[in-house]
Amino acid sequence: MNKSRVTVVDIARAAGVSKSTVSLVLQSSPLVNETTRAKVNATIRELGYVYNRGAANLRQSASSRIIGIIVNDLTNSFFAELAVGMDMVMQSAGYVQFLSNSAESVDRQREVIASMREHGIAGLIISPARGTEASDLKPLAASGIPVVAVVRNVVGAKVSTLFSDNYAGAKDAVRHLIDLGHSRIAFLGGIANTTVFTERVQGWRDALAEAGLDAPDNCVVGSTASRAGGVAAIERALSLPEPPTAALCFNDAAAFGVCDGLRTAGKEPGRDFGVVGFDDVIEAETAVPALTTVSVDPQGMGRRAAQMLLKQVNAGRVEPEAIVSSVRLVVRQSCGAGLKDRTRRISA
Amino acid sequence: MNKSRVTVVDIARAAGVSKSTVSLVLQSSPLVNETTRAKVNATIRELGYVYNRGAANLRQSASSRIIGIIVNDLTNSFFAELAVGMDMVMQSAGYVQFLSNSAESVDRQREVIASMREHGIAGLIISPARGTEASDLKPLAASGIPVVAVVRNVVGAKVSTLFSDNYAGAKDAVRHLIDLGHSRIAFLGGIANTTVFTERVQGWRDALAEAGLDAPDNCVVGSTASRAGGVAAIERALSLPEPPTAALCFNDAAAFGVCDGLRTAGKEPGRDFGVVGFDDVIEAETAVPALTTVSVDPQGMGRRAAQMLLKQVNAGRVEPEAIVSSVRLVVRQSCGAGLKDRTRRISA
DNA sequence: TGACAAATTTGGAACGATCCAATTATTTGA
DNA sequence: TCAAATAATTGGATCGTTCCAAATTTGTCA
Repeated sequence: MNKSRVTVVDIARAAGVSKSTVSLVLQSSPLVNETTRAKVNATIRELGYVYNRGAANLRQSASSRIIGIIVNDLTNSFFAELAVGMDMVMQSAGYVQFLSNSAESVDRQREVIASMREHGIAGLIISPARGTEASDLKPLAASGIPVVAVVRNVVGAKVSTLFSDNYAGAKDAVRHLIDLGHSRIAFLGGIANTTVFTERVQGWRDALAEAGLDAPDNCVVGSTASRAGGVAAIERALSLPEPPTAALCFNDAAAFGVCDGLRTAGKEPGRDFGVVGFDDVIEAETAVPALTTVSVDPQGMGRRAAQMLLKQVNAGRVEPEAIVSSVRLVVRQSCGAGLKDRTRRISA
Repeated sequence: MNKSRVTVVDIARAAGVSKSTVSLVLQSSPLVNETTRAKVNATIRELGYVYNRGAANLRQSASSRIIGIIVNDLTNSFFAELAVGMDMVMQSAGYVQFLSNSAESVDRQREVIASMREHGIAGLIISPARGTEASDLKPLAASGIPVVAVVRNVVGAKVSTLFSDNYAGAKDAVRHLIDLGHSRIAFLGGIANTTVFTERVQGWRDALAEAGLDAPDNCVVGSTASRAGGVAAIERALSLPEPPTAALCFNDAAAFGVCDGLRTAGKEPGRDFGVVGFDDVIEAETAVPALTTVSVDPQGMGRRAAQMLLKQVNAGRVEPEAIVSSVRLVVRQSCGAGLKDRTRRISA
């Protein structure tokens, strides 16, 4: 119906006050008389006025109440949960987010960053695509826009970071498998040459070393960090001359794949082979067998990242801080623990 | 460093032209001389100018190149995929999207819509939270902002829609189970009283009726549309006096839960019980057993919805159109088909 | 009642880009 | 060489809000 939008001036005219007064009402300033406020508010409702934030943000002082979120793979439930956590915080803080999926493409990521910048984001949270360079984030930092990198590292970038404690988590998980009596423990799935992978493998290696056990290189089987990758990895692992009896998997998706692969090979995960995942995605709890995994609480991490960014946006100054989010092992069934009632056949 | 942003005027001064010329260069107008264009572009790069879309959108003619996407549950991979499909199209069309998760809360959804409106979205794609009313979308339509509702219906809302053919998909799936020799087929999972649920149950019912089979009410076991819901539903179904031998599940998540529940009950999905899902999420293919499911291609649907919206945004006029996206049954292993040729060594 | 303080209200100039109408520079043709 | 046509450039008003300084109204107290 109305092609031309209703503005403060329209409200002012209709309510018989000046546009300045309307503006004051909009920001619920204590300066305006209650009677006037009521009258203006009534008119606003009556005319169906919609506040135009774009116009308001034009004045240079204002910061925009829009933040950007870029995630490398939204189809992965870990990152979806992460995004949902951020969304929650942003929403209750009265912010809206541009949320985009880079799909691991640095080019798309660059485009999205540029676009978000043109739209005036007040800050950015990014789970960087593989291959992201410091120069991709440089211009943001240079113009004083706070950036928080989550999950993955960007070498050389002077931005705030929030990572999970991959090393400690992996170490705990492997220690637990050792306590259960395993001595040949593999590391399955995940793409080598990523920081996260390296950190987790290092935890795996150190836990084995501290227990005086071997950590042969052929027991680290990389692949994609997905269900399909897990299937491929366990296949390779089972064909080794001395196959492992348990594995720490790169993430939960891979762990589910490992379980699938075990079943295809006639082995029951938990009973015949200990499987531990990483991340604790929602399905880990309800899967059969329930997945023992290192809980990273992606939603919580998302919330924390969002809070971190908002703090910086509000403070105005950008002082990069680095937070390592602690993780904890959640023991369920896939590792074989608590199987005392069932026949245990782990000791070969 | 630079606290004050670089504007067209700064560029103009530095390049020795007028701001109007700079503006023309920005829109790559053919009016400007090549030499001038090169000079201006150089200055733009040199000063690190960032285009301010907010300012440009102020002129009443312009439409904003921002669109809103609201999804009811981003942690569900179906909707995550849907969002990713939309993201792809929007990105290549040069749009950015506000992407928010309503988490099935109409209140949050209302807030988000209001906020997006204030930020000047050119259009909205929404997968509505349960309980969304036409009045929630009314103001958008009234101000000429095109809206596309996907997946779920909003009764009485005069907006464009894109749904999958739930009825035909369910019917095909049940027919397939009947062809495999099943006669007691349940419908498991999903929340009753939703359009999607009703349509799928109707397909189930009609397929049974056409085959002259019974469709008893106690064979429809509602629950949440999640993995946990599937577990609960199959438990209930198996405790019926005459338990079913196969089931069409509300969606893939529920189907996975049903598989889990079957295993806990000592039955192997596919071999001992036919399971068919709905949606065809990514994991359906790699799960063990691979899930037979009605393929909805969420990413494709997302892309289609985005194209639909963009068409309307560009056209300027809003003429609601309704599209029903066809689906197809993807036969894999969980239904028990093709078990004759393949010697299954699952039997322990 | 008048002087002064406090409470409200209000023009008008920003903010950064666009776009129209008008101006200036360059070609073209006879 | 000059008018007419074409190409290129430009000032200024405008979009919808905020914010300052100034103006107006209301209230208080001697």
